[in-house]
Amino acid sequence: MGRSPCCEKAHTNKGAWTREEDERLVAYIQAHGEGCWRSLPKSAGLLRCGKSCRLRWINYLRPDLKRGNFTEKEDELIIKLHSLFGNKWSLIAGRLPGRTDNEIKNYWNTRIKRKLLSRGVDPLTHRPINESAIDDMTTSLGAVLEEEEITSGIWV
DNA sequence: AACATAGACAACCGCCAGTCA
DNA sequence: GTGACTGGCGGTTGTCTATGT
Repeated sequence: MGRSPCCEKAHTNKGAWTREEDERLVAYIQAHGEGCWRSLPKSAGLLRCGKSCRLRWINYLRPDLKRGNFTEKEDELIIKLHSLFGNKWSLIAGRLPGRTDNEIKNYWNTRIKRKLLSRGVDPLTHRPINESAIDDMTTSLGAVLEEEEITSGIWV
């Protein structure tokens, strides 16, 4: 027998949250605090699964969230922390007050990755692209060329 | 004006670790 | 010691908006 699902999917809403749902969730947490997420939806009168409520609260409704654009300073900090921790978004978020792991993850994937690439830096390894790329390319190209030479017998 | 494409971000899914009976 | 349950995390997807053609 497998694990029971975290909620009754048939009786829960999915997709974007409505203003009314937000208000209910905020009101409930303000009155009772962050308690048991599993029972929260029922107690708060929400047709959502506990996980969904937790995510909505943490990523969007928490009063201490900063929201808005990341500053240049935050950018650099994220890059530095990523080079130390890798994709440990919660660790990185812990060092950026008012920012959530989800927000940082999205920001990384949509903007910082591109920013680093345009600087010629590999966002995974934080090494200059040429260095790591050339290593990879020479190995794979070598293999391809070798094979081509063997199969065609011609090298221009 | 209409459509296509890219970018941004909210939300979901599945897995894992910790806790407790 | 073991299995069920829960919270938390990272990866991925879906949807909305902006921009280009």
